[in-house]
Amino acid sequence: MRYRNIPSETIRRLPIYLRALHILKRQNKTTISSSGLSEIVAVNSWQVRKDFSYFGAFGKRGSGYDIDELAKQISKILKLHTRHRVALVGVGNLGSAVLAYPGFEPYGFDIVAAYDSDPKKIGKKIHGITVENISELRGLRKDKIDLALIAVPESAAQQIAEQLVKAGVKGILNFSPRHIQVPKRIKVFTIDIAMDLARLPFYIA
Amino acid sequence: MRYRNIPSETIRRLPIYLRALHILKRQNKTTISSSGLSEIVAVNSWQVRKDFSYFGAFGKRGSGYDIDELAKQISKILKLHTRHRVALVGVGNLGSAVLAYPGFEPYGFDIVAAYDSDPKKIGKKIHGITVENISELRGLRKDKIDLALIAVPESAAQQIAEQLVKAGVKGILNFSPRHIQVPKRIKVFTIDIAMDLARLPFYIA
DNA sequence: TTGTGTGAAAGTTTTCACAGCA
DNA sequence: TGCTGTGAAAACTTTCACACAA
Repeated sequence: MRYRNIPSETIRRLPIYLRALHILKRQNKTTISSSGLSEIVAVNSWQVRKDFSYFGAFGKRGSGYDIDELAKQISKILKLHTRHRVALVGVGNLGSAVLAYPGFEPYGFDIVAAYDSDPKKIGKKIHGITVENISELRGLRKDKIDLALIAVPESAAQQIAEQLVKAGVKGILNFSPRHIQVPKRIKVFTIDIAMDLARLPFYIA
Repeated sequence: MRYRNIPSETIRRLPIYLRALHILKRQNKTTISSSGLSEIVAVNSWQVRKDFSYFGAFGKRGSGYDIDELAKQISKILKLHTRHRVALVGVGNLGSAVLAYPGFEPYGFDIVAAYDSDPKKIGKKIHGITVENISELRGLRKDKIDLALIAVPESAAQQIAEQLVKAGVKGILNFSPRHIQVPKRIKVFTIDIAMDLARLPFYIA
């Protein structure tokens, strides 16, 4: 198949495989089979193999996948083989938690700038980052930051997104509970934790 | 069609429609067409209509949907018409932010208990909730709590999940970066914010 | 008119089954 | 013998086009 018409669901699963590979590496394992991997991530083994097959043949018949090699390949596909500089906008409860979150590091993300509009926060150092005035957002461009996290109140999210686009940001992870509109070339994922909680009751007896 | 073979994607979208209806209500609107709704949520108008049609005919031809009525219907489908009592396990950076998050309220969720293992936190009041010792988890059953949020470190998540299941919890929203295994009757959604950030670079030029 | 509700077609994703390499 | 890689079938989801009700 090799690199055409890749299901978006496959792309969604790739980071999950990568996360599992990190865990296996920490356990000093060196190889893993598709069925071994399938147990960790709760995806069928044929689905695992199919997902990888869209990009090439990474495994060895009879023994499985080399963990380091597979992790390298997935990182490359996801463009995580180079580190990414990320900005955070909104240093409230959620924003601060995101700043402190250690889970971004293994994927090569560095939060290098944080912005807020609250004068009490501007200039303060939070989890190692000095909070800047939100009016300085345009400075992102010269800092070569192309990803941003939005953790501002719902009412400000759309406006902030537009400023981020103007400042050259190409991808946005939006934590505010609202769909934000941006030009098609910009990619946005929205995480609304209430949305996920809201569909739990449907599934419970 | 009426209530059989409902796409899980439809269920995923229902809370998004509900969120949009809340916004419209705050704007004092009383009716909305499928195309009006489609603009807010970024879903095609025929998809909106199709999604509702799985459950019945809620609209009026010529004028659209009554906002209050539609919100009531969706709430009922999602079983959000009664309020839900929710427990939080893990009151670290992320857990505290979740406790402070105002976005659960409109969907009828009340976080009524919080647990941690850190003796420095136990007994303290955080965002209005007194943190209890994690060894008291079994008390959930008599408190009629059937939903839980897990915001503990990765290494503790599986064990906490098992304790929650023993305590009678039926649905779990897991913020730890690991797939957790539970009996099939229990529903788990995992939100790993690093996973979503990790697929952004793939999509940007 | 305007905008819903819905079968049928098109498109996408998962599952299967097995050939074939180490 | 064990496990990968992959066409083809099955299942699922979206899109279309239009009948029909207010």
